[in-house]
Amino acid sequence: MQLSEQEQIRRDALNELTSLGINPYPQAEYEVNAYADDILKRFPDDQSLFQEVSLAGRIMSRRIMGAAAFAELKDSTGRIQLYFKRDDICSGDDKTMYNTVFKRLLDIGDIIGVKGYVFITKMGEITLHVTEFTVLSKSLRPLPIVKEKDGKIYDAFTDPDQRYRQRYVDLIVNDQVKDTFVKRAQVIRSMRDFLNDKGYLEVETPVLQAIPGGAAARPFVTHHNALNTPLYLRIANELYLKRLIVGGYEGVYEFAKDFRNEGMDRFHNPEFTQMEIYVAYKDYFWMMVLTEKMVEKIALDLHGTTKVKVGQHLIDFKTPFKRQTILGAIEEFTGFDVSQMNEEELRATCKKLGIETDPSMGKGKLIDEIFGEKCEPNFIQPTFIMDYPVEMSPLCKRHRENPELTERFELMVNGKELANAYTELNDPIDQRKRFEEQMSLVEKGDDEAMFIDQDFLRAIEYGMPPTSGMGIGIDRLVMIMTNQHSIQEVLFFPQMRPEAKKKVFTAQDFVNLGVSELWAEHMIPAGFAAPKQLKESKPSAIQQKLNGYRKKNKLDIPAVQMDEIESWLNNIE
RNA sequence: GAUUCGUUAGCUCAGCAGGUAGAGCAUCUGCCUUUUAAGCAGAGGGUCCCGAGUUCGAGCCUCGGACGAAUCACCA
Repeated sequence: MQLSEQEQIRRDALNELTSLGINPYPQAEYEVNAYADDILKRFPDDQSLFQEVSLAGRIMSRRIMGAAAFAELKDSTGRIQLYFKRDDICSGDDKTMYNTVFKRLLDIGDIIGVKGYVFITKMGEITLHVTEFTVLSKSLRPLPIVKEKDGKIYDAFTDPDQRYRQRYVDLIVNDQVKDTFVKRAQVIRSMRDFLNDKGYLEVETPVLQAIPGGAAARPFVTHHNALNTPLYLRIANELYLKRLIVGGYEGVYEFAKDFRNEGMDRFHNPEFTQMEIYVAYKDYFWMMVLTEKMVEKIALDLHGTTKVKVGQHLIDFKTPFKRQTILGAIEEFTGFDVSQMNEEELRATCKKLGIETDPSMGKGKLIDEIFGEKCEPNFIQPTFIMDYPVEMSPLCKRHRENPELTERFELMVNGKELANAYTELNDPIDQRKRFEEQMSLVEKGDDEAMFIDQDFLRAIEYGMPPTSGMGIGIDRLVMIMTNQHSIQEVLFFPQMRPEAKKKVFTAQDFVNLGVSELWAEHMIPAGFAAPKQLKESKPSAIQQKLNGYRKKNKLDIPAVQMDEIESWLNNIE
């Protein structure tokens, strides 16, 4: 491995620590009795506090002024300034701990434990006066240096690729990032509390499924060796949760990781989290109330208010949310009444609206396209869109007043779908027919139409109580609640293309050409990055360059001879 | 998948009419006992994404490729 100069210096420091008898990676627990944010919060009111503290964290910056120094320590709660004074760190004659260990062998990024007392500097900053420090973990890689003054950030570490691939660095260096994920956990906790309070059962259902059902999406395929059969990563858990309602639970829910083998962008990651809930004896009107109450509570728990700033908008989650039918929305935003149209007329309407269609699209899909294109972005404030055409909703019960429609709603927020719910279809005969219609869509070429899950049909043939079900996208909810622009910002480790391995030549490539082990490691630093470059130079020039390098760096190895170089060149194709 | 832009030091970025690569921070050496994007003086650090071509000469031009970003298209 080739190390940069700074990495090499840190490794040298590591060795020097060891030779001073300091273990750079000690085993023992380091007892902590205070945290940065707590000190900053409480010290101003009572300066008798924190006079014997012990904290641990990472050094984020250092300002050394001879026999005294300031540094910034970041622990799990925040940052606090440290003050080091040579004669306090080293009370006796031996000043090694300060002069050598602190000043020279420690670096930004190292993790240390410190003991001391809190005071306020002339500049008015709450600071820990360190009387003793312990190396807890030496950092071998330099961190990006981000500086900040008066809220202005300099040299920010913002490259999304690096931030997502090395989320640990992102978390170390960008303080706000941690907070997003704390909020994510709060959203989930708040939702779980809400559902548990109502007595619903949190369950777990298979991620590996023989038949990927419950949604219109392309699945990931895998293979089970012992069964010698394909298995799919779940695209939804709906059909399993309904089986549990058949089994007699009143209400079941699951926070589920689902996997969809489709495009990736700022709203889509191949794996994402959904909470799905099914409750017996309820309908979609009841579910709307549950949904809005739940979302309202989450906003309140997180922000203490129902108003949440998202991008340019201030979104108010105060219940009740607005309700509108999908056909009404289409009429409002396009002027077309599509409720009586057949497939041909819909296709023509799409054309008039400038919406692309393809022959695999049925009636439902066409309506969905119009809605998605012309209406969806308009719903910034939470709005329930309801009563979708039957073709779009193969698992949903027909509307009690209009059999062309279903009792389905989606919750739209900030111009995007956030939740989706039905009065669930529990008529097994109708359900079988709808699945068969889906199969005909498959034959038309819609590769997202659903497979027929025979066992699911068998289950509901035993009788499923009238049930309402709802799924809500957790990632999207977190995006809204934390005002993040992309799903990658609310996932610790969003899916990335595998990191490209750079084709890099190493000393070994030169050894393979017959270069001696002693010389091989110097070939690249001496200016021959690839064997090819040798070939492009005259042997005499190579000799001059290498021996010049040897002299400059005072290498204790034999000078290169002409005949050696000739033989290397003969070995290069 | 399409279009546009990008890839240069550990990090953030300059670079030009094609002539041996620059800045700030970081690093190293020295000075500095309450500083704060600390300061001052000095030094080191680069396979200019990869490959081919044009050229006496390519970070820069041409072609191909990889990776990324933004926008658009599709799915939650």
